[in-house]
Amino acid sequence: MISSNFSLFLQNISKHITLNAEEKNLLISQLQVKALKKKQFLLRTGEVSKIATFVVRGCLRAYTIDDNGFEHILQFAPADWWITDMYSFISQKEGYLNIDAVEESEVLLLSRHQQEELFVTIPKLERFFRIITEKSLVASRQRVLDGLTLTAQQRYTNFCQVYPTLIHTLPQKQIAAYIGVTPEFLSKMRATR
Amino acid sequence: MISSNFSLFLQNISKHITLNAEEKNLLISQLQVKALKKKQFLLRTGEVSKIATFVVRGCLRAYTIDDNGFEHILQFAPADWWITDMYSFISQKEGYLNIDAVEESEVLLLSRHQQEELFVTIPKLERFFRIITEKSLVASRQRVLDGLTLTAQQRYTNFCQVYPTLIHTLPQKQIAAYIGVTPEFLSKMRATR
DNA sequence: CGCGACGTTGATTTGCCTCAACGATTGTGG
DNA sequence: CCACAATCGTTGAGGCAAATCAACGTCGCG
Repeated sequence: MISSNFSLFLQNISKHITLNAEEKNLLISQLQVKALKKKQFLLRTGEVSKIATFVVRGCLRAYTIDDNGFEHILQFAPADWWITDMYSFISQKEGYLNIDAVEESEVLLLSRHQQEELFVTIPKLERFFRIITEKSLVASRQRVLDGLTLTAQQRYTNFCQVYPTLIHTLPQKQIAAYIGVTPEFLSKMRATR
Repeated sequence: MISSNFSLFLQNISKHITLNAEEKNLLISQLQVKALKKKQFLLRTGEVSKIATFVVRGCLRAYTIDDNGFEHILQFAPADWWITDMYSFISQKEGYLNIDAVEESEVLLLSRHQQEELFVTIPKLERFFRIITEKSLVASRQRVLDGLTLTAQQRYTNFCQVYPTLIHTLPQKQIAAYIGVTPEFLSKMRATR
């Protein structure tokens, strides 16, 4: 049930750079298409992340599990988003994150090795990844500030605005693990309007 | 009292790319040298950040002030670090951060406009900034996870390990504003062992 | 159909904040 | 260089937001 449709991917790229037909074909030839069932893993704690992932359909998540067995979610990646364990991806060392599918999904995989080769053959791609990394950094830093300045209630409201589509798809437990509260407390916040 | 010494800067660049003499000269010619007194601002909330900053000597910080007048510190930048309001820098819109000098400092400034021109004339520089942005992203995401998983005590211990030099320089108040506790509570944590 | 994961609710606890008071340190203007 | 103010760090009493623990109904899935 793979769409083998790269249009969303090429659209994503074209937000920041322009490729000709030849470059598009070369780029796509380097990608691996993969279907993921719900809860299927792309990466586990302790493994080396050899790939960056673009989500075509469905939704993935990156998270850790603490000493008490609780999950803490670093990122959700719905369709049209990129996701990776950046630490492991750039260092090619063992990472700390788990990445799995929140629901049945379809993804495109690009290995670090292929990415670096593409930076040489199509330098514009290095620009593309520079730009989306800058944007990810802005988002991540905003989340640090949100953690310092906002109450749990405000972080929840914020989440609903940033991910309006995910609210109905995700189990509440996972929203709690993202905004940094217990599932019980999130339930109580929602109850009091 | 400006050293006009670019060696630390060139050393910083050479960690990730190699430039020839001509390229080094071109790059340096685009920089502006600036001395900052303690508490002197480089950027204030509501301004557009036209520049990225490399710290040659001293230490800078990026922070916001919340509705109750409390500071929340997003980043410290001692010598050999880069600092900027990335949101404002890449969008050229009004930013939310303040950036000022924690102590008397010397910095090098690179404007977004000049940076983008350099990406064309010296493509290797785009690689350099891609790489340091990737590393900043890793650090920022780790801090998000620390906020989700660690107690205040653990975040303080962590801070002492990551910034051993800063502990003795910074007022405790600012360490508190970075790790996300009140100054009073940090004082109490330190008292109990 | 039955089991396990999920969401809810309540009682209790706790980590951290708020407010206030006080010495110590720093900085500053005369 | 001193006097004074301002800021900083400390300590204590009390309060609150959020966690913990436990019990229970519901639902989706095998």
